[in-house]
Amino acid sequence: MSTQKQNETPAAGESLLDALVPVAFVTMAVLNRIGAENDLSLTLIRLLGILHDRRLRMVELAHHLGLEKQTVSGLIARAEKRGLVARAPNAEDRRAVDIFLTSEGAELIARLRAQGHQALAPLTRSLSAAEQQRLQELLERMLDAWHG
Amino acid sequence: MSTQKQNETPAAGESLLDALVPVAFVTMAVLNRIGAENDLSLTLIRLLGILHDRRLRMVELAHHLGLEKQTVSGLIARAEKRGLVARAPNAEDRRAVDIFLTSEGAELIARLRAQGHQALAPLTRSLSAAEQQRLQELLERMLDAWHG
DNA sequence: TTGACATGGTTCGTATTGCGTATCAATATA
DNA sequence: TATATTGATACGCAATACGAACCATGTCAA
Repeated sequence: MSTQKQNETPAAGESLLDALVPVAFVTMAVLNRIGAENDLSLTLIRLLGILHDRRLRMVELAHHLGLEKQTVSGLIARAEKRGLVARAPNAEDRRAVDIFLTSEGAELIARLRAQGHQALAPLTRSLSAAEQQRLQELLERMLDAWHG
Repeated sequence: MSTQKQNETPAAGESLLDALVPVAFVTMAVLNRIGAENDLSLTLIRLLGILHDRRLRMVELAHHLGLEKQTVSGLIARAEKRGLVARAPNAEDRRAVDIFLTSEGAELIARLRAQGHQALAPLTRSLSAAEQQRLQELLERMLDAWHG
């Protein structure tokens, strides 16, 4: 028997959780492995992914990552030292600093995406094309609800 | 052994990735927040979750977590100091040590599950009961394929 | 039986990560 | 103009994860 619960949604929500959380852990493990192969932390991968099509300031970046600004500051310092990202003074606020990918960083994230696709193929390949699409749609709906 | 976009659904797999990875990150962020509220690291949460219905030895635990045994050793040491898990000599191998949840640890993980259910409700609630079930089924299929 | 090797766990030293606190420069507000 | 507030950084600390080194126990072959 499962742990006794409140009254809300009895078993349904809970068992979805029991599928969602392990899948999330597996996904993170895969990303982590890819990161290790490229000498990148999970957070740095995520950071590069966020900057993929954006140019953000420190606090914005921190907000996206759910981290404190000092943490991001150090993260950027290390990434900058490795030539993956670059800083530029913000045009509107002279206190602020814009962060963006260098061409090297952009190439790296592209390689990572290819590797990620490869590495997660065993997961996705177990579903038919139609099922993959259905799954993608459901996940995107959840994401939209989360952010909206 | 296929390159990133050969014959098998080129864009589809990639866009599934674009949904799966963000959902994984959101899920981890939620778990991380719940962990922070209870002064638990993500890894420790996972560890407790794994021990939820099992009694494992160090190396087994390390294998489940995808970590080295020394890492788990320290992790267990800290968890033990907090009274969440306990050690016992293994009956079959005198070198080995069994790790299991204390009643306090079991209560904690139950609380965490309730909190997780609450916290992820905004995600899951965006789907109907039928859709949730469909999603769960698809995720479980992927997980089975991964482990099997 | 006795070596030699393998396995399970722990300890130690090190690097990275993320946070709280404190600080400085630039902006906003009174 | 005086006083916050905001954006970013520097510093110190605790937790995490690893490799290397180390014991104790188990296994296997000669």
